[in-house]
Amino acid sequence: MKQSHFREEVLVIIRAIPLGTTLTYKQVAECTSSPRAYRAVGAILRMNFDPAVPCHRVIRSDGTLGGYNRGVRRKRELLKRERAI
DNA sequence: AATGTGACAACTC
DNA sequence: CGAGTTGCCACAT
Repeated sequence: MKQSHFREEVLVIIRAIPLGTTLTYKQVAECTSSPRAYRAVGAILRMNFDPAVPCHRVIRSDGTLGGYNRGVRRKRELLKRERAI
């Protein structure tokens, strides 16, 4: 199904994030056509439950994890493992 | 069309 | 370090 253009961009970008790499919401938005839509990125990820999209690799600019639709617990574990590699 | 919302970011105090 | 305010964008209703 064809989602909004922005949503598609975000999903594709996040799907392209290499393992062990963490991007910030702003960085992801910068990769899209709307460099200032970092808030929309979070809003989209919140509704997106696609396991093919490693949204756990997207964190805040502060370096904090931010949030995760499956529970911050899970996100922390995943990052702790991937980043350590 | 309009309003409310938020997994954000940067600034101020 | 923390709490409060403003700006910003897309999405849901």
